[in-house]
Amino acid sequence: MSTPPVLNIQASPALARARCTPLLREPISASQAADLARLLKALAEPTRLRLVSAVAAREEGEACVCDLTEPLGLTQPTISHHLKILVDAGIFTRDKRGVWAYYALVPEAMDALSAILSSTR
Amino acid sequence: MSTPPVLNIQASPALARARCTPLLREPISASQAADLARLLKALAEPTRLRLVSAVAAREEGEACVCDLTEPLGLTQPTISHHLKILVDAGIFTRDKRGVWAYYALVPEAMDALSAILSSTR
DNA sequence: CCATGGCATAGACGTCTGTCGATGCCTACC
DNA sequence: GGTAGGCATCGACAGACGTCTATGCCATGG
Repeated sequence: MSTPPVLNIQASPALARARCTPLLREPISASQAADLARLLKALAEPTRLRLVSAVAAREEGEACVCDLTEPLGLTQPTISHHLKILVDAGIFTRDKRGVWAYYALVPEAMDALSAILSSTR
Repeated sequence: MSTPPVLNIQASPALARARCTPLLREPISASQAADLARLLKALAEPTRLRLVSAVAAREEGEACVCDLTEPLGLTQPTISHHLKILVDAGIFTRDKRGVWAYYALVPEAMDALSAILSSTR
């Protein structure tokens, strides 16, 4: 029997929000803190923030690795590395179509995070 | 002439939000990403999340170092170290009264972060 | 079936970071 | 003014992390 997850981005957004332990209302447990920190760590890096922003701002809502290397000025392995971290955190989805791998934002993940951090309610 | 800050938690909350470059609307600059990453890094650590939660959940809304060492199971220098990081990030305020140093959450900082990450406007 | 090219993985390396014990500072109180 | 105690700072150390080059995998097209 473990403490409930601070947020569950696998479930539906509504359920995820409902399940949230209010971060600012009562002390969270060590395991809840570890879970939330894992998610925040995925975002708390300049290159990954730029990746999130660059992909989210796209009209198509997605981008492949080769679209991102040049504007960010980093090598392809480095971009792939960061994208994997974002996918593992549930912030991005990965869709391989032919030779290309298309990455897209999961808005529910950002909204869940946003709701957790908000002090109002 | 530099790009506008992604968020300005020194200003009033309303102003801070107004000044926000929409993270998910257009690609943010490298310096904006660095600024936002600095703030997120302050939160993206299990111990610091527990500190935020523990202090925010207090009825008084504040706590001193000696209140926090025992429940978190860490030494006093370690707690002081993390509190300094949170203060430097603008997430906590520090108020020295006599021998004690009282730390309190800055709700506007959390709300500004929450607004930045939200995908719904 | 070979060549091309987009992407992931592996390994290496320097830097950053969380934690600790030791110590210094400063305020309150005898 | 000496002592006690809360807190900050220092220095050290192990582990985590971001970046790169090199290489491997695999789908596509001649």
